[in-house]
This record gives sequence, structure tokens and C-alpha cells, in this order.
Amino acid sequence: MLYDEAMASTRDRIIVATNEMFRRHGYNGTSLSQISAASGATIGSIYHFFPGGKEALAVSVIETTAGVYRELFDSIAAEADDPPLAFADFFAGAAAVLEESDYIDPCPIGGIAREVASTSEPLRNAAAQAFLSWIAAARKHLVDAGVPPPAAGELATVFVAMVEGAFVLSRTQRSDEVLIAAGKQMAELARQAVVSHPNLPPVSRPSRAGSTR
Amino acid sequence: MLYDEAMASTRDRIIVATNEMFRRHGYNGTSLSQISAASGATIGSIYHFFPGGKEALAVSVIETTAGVYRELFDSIAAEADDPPLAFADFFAGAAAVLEESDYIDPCPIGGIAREVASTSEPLRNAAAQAFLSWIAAARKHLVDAGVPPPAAGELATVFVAMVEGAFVLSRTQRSDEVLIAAGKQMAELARQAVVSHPNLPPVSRPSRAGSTR
DNA sequence: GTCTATAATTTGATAGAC
DNA sequence: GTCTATCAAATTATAGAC
Repeated sequence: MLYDEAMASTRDRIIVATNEMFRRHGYNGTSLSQISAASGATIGSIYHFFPGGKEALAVSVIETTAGVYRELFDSIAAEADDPPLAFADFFAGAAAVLEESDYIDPCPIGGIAREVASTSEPLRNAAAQAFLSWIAAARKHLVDAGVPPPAAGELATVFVAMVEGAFVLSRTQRSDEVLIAAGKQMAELARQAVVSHPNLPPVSRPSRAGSTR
Repeated sequence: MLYDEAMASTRDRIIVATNEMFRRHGYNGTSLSQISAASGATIGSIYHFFPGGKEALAVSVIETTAGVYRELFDSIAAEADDPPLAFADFFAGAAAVLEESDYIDPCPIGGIAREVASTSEPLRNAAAQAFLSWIAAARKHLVDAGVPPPAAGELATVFVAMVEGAFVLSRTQRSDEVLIAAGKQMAELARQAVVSHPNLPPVSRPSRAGSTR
């Protein structure tokens, strides 16, 4: 098993182990017996916590992962020296994680969605909500930086698409080259969106020193 | 079955049917019995043409699809009124296909790679080669348009990542919104890459009127 | 080249003791 | 809450007749 039985609750161990299995082998490529072995929980326990079976477990994995990545983005955005550079920082962080993990998929959500979007409406919907929450976070960051809302929404959407696409390529090529390039180009797009509307005064923002929160 | 037995060779029918099944249900979500039913070929026939089984069949599907998309890009690039707009045209075409197909995955390659990159080196490698061939095509288009090679390579990589990412999001959201946005932003990046080096004379190109070929 | 039959394994899911 | 035992069905792959 991957985790010590002293660690966290059984339910959490199941979710964490399933997350990693999905990132390695996808949704259909991961069996409940594998999840059982990786989490140290029996199949009976899995059904105890997730009566809806594999599909319900996957929904929980998606929701959990969506929250983690959203918080990660917010944290990086808050600490960025310069708003457009937050995107480069985000991709750089993903690149570091990717190498450490021997090029496992950095995120299970896009892969699951691709596999089952035509057969599982609950899973497709959970993935769609995850992407929308990321788009909302990126959009807020851009609007705070002075990008007009319509352009900010479009750019935020493209950002999430670039994240997913760079994940696909980096995993396939076993290289973080595309992640770095994507961060650079996304920052460039963000900078253009800000400077191309210099007559719009930046929205009142707390000074960086006071916005640690 | 999806295809009339009068159509094409058995081998081609197997590849076309498998391509569509993979786009609907992914690699692990598609069984040989389903491929048999969809292609009108028996499982015995499938093993006759692809002695390597499902994996060898998938390699052929990836190689075939890679060639089709590469030719599509080259064709769109050759006909574009303005080089940067070729990218917007490409995404617009993908958007049209997506809606017609009820939001099936527009391409099986990225999904397969994500599922099996950790378990099948032949499939990971086939997908990696496909992406590299697309990057090379986009890079050539950008260099021909006057973008310096280093920047062109980076932009071409980001283009392919945006394609894959936009496919993931559009399929998940059941909307072509992200495809349109991606085309617009990619064209913007390409335009910036050209105009940001105005001192470089554009490479000699045949006039559009004579380049119909 | 195509077909049927089948081997060997694994799957998701359930029942019920403890 | 956790466990073992087990179900019916589906999976990849192979063998061998035609």
C-alpha cells in the first residue's frame, strides 16, 4: 500500500490513492482491486464510503483535486511580483512537480473527462465544474490586474486550456519544455491584455505588502 | 456496424471504426468486441491484420490520425488570407466538426497518450511523434511568415498544446467557446511574433495568387 | 482471409459474518 | 467499519476449421 495506516482517515486515503492511480492509468485503466491495494482499504470499505461505487469515488476525486489546484493558483497569484507573471509561476511549479513524479499525469481531471464524457454525465459535469472554477479564479486575477472583464474571461478560458494541453504534451513527451513555453506565452498574453487598455485605471487593489492574507 | 461492407478494405474499416470508438470511449474503454461490431470485421480478422492486438491497432490509429490532422493544418495554412489567421481558421474548423459530432473527442491521440503513457512505451512514443510532426508543421508555417526560428518553435509547441487543451475543455463543457477563444489568442500571439521583429525581412514567398498549387 | 469456439483472467458489485 | 467470499459478465488472446 502507498500510505501508512496511521495516516489520515480511511476515506481520505482512498481518495488520495485513487487520485494517483487515475493519474497513472486513467479511469478505465484503474480497477477497484488496485485502489484497494494502494489505499490499504478493502473493497468492502470502498463501497462503505462510496456506495455509488467507482463513479461516485471518481466524482469525489475530481472535486478534491479541483479545490487543491484552485487554491494553488490563488496562492501563486497572490504572491506574484507582477500579475502577468503569476501564469509563468504556475506553469513553472507544475514543471517541477512533473519531473519529481516521473511524468505521471499532473492532474486526473482532464483525462477522466476525455474517457467518460460520452458515457457518464455525473463525471462529465464534475469535470466541467472544476474547469469553470479555475476559469473563475484566473478571471478574477486578471480583472484585479486591470484587464477588462470580457477579455479577462476569454483569457482565463484559454489559460485553463493551455494548462490541460501542456499537461497532455509534457506527459507524452516526458519533458517540461512545453510547460515553460506555455507559461511564457500566457504571461505575454496577459501583459498585452493589460497594456492594451492603458486608459482604463487599474481597479483599486490593496498594496502587495498588505495583501498577504 | 458503422460502415457498409462494400466500403474500403477490411483493414481500413477497422482503423476508421477504432478511431471513432477511441474518441468516444478512450483506449481502455473500448473493447475488441466493440471494434469488431463497429467495423464489421470479426475479432479473428482484427488479429489477422494486427497480430500485435489492441496495442498495435492503436499505433496504426495514432499514425493515421496524425497524418490526417497534419495535412489538414498544411491545407488551412496554405489557404489562409493572412498567416496568423491560419490558427484561427484551424480552430474554427475544429469547432464546426465538434458540433456536428455531438461533442465526441475531436482526436483520439491525446486521450490515448494520457491513459497509457505510463504503461505502453510504443503508444506513448507514437503519440509523441504525432505531436512533434504537428509542431514541425506549425513551426514551418510561422518561419515562412517571418517569425525567427527559435520563437517559431516555441509558438508552434504552444499551438499544439492549445489544440489539445481546447479539445479537452470543449468536449467536457460541450461547447465550442474555448476553441474560438483559443484560435483568437493564438492568432494574436502569432501576429505579435511577426511584428515584433519588423527588421527581419519576410522570407521570399510565392505570391498568394500563384500558390494555389 | 474469415469464422466460431473457448481458454484464462479480471472486472464491478453484492451479501453477510464479525 | 472492516472483512472474506463470491457472483455474473466482460476482457484479451488463441486455436483451428473452413
